[in-house]
Amino acid sequence: MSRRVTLSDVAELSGVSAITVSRVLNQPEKVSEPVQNKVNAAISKLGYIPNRSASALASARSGVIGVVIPSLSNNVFNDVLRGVYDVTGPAGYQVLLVDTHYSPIEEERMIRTLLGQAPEAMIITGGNQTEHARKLLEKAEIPIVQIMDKLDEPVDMNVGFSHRKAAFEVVERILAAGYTKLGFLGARMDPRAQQRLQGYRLAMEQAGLLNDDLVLTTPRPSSIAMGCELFKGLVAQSGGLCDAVFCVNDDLALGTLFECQRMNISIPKDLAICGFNDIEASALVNPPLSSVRVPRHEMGVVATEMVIKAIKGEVISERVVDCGYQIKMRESTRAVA
Amino acid sequence: MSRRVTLSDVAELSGVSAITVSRVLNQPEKVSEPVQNKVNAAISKLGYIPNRSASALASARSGVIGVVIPSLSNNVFNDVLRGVYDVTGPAGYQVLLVDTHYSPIEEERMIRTLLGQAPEAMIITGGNQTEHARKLLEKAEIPIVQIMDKLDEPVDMNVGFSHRKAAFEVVERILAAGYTKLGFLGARMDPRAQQRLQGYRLAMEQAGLLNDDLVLTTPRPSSIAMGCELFKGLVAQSGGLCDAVFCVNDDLALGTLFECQRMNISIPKDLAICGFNDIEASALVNPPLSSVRVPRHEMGVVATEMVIKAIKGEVISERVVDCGYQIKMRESTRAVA
DNA sequence: ATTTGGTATGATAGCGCAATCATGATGCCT
DNA sequence: AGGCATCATGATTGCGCTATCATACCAAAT
Repeated sequence: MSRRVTLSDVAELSGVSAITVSRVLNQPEKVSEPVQNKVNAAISKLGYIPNRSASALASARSGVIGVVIPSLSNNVFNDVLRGVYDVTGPAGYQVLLVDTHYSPIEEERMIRTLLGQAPEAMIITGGNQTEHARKLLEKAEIPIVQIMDKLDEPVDMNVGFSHRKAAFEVVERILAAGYTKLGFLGARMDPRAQQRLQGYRLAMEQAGLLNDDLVLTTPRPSSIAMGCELFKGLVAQSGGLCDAVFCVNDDLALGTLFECQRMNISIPKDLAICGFNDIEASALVNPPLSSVRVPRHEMGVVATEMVIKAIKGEVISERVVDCGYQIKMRESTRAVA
Repeated sequence: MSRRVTLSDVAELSGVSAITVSRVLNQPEKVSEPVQNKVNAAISKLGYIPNRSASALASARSGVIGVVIPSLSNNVFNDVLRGVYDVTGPAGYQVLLVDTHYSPIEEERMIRTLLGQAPEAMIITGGNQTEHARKLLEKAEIPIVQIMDKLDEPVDMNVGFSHRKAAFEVVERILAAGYTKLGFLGARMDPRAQQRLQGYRLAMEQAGLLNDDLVLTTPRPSSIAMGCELFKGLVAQSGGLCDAVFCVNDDLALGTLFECQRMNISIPKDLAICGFNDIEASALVNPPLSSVRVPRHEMGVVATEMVIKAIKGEVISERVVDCGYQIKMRESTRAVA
């Protein structure tokens, strides 16, 4: 059972002090070339791999960025995460990812766990933290970006967009296309889904078209199958009175589309469909689905760049970034003739 | 700038020694109840959060499990990852996730990075490691599971299934349904995709139907849009001669389906389509797509349970688990009349 | 009364590394 | 020639925690 290779093993083999080896690894410009070569040779000969725990303890820098997302199954967060990794990797940070299952209680526990790793920064989805979790975050005194939502009172920094405004605007566009009996389908109903529902309600109310029979939501997880189910539910609940459906996300919209195909409901002639998120499939199904494109990957990138800048002590001029969205009106909500 | 709260702060406030506080956290059964209460009160009063780096250093147990996947964008790995988290969370392990972008060179670097965190175990996708990476893994002397593939010579443990066999079998089924000009579409072409192609070739050859004009692959990333593109390419390349297409994954199959809908090619009358992975959409589109269901979540769960058992020193009776697959024949490959 | 054994708590040391300060060597200026 | 940066390297210390061994105490058994 061979003991782990340490810095001083390398130091001994290369005939220098331990701290010099440390410098070769962390600040090579401070070490002369011949010494560097000796040390590097010893490192590869011994297969030395630095122990990050010890490094973190000694330097008070863990090289870890904590990321809190509500769900691993939701592909939306995947894209964000990819953006995060695209920045952390080259910058030499590790990502510690936790999944809260959409529960603020669990989120608080996860944040506590993460803080135990002494992350140098955190990226957190949304602003729905428990009071205690928020205190923990504030006390941590590290850069924190809350992403996805546009928040009124971010803990620290914020990168997101207004889901309410986006939904409001897309509903206005659908109504402007001539539809009047626009239903709403929602699942999971996390804070962002709630805000989209609010946007829908606001726009419908403003147009004098709000009708609770046209709204159907469930707290259960969202999926394409759930879209099929909810659409059937909405048909039953509204007496088949809808001429359009706004779905809280594209999964539900796809489910609705596929179900309509089976029910011989022609899109958009008999029914218009609009989703949210603009996942890849939406533009490629037949007919292409209208949706709201949101810069998921970009949010991950921007948020990560912000925290890394902040870690380095640089001044962040824009601590709140509204990264906007794009409404994609496609065939599925073509204007009524 | 308040200094971080440490164990000894808690010890001082509660009037016990530091080691006792440590015990309250790690082995509470060894501490009397009144002392536990005192200590816990002090912990919450001070908002103490243990420093995992120090703990890892002192105990030589990091509580970290390293996970290596080739791509964050591929949802297949997402499901696996969810399985991993479902086990690690309750067991109190942290996951350190890295993304190799399908590159063995990058994988080697990532493995090195991971090992620096002194993970107690590792879960790695596939068996395509560089020679050096393999050495590193062996030298690490920690439990390692390679997942997704069924490997001939795993580094340590293995949970997966034979992609070649699965593809071979599903191609046989398609041929048995009466199709003779079965094309193959592939993208990304990682080792698993290659194996599926091999399975296809084997089955086609065995049936005397192999024809290179029916095979079209690209190293570029897979996506639904790529499915559309490849299908158009295959039509051009084969002179429209296919009566069926086997796609290396469901994204390509969906792309093919959607493109066929636009080209007024009727499925399965004019063309049969079969995918691989059985993602949610496959069963819900029209017509439902045949596919091969693979236990992604289960692989994550099983692999993680195995390494955790191994960490605890339990004996793993089955070090190689073939978790199989299920062929789902649906409307898209209905037998020709 | 003494031994034994178990339980609860503490003292000490050290995990592997980097911050800090110290030292010696070198070059360059006046 | 003397003084003073500048550079390369080293010695020491401590980060916050836990392993290890030691100690104090009490109950039961002799």
